[in-house]
Amino acid sequence: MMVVFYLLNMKKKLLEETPRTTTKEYSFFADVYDVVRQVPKGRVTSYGAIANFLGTKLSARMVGWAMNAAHNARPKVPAQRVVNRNGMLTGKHHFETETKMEELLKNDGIVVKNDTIVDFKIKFWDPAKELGL
DNA sequence: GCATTGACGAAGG
DNA sequence: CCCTTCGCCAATG
Repeated sequence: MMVVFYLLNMKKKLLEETPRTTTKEYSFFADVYDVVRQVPKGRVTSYGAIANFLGTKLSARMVGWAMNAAHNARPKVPAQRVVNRNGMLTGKHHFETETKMEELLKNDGIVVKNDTIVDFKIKFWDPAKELGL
């Protein structure tokens, strides 16, 4: 009984760590993580920009969903560098604490005011532009 | 199976 | 400007 319980938990954990779409052979999640890991310290990008870069321009929501599972991804994903198109920290509630995301950004050298990134346009890092198409 | 739900974003009023 | 609607699609009940 204990063994079964243990194995079920293990399977669940593995699935969380390596999420993948059911309809496509590649992992959309993994692609998202790879892009986010390219974001330089001190710069930020948006869900839509990542979606656009991956070719699924209209599926920014899926990027957000991917970030939801990013906690278990390795190597680590700097999730704090992904904000919405207006530079707002809409995902802050999904971090360990209410202020964690802002603290991480501050550590990156980014100024946050009213849950919004100061000079967002200057800090913005577009994968399609920086990594090429 | 079907309806609902999002860490989104564009478009229209 | 602010608000609503809609497209998007995996996950969940």
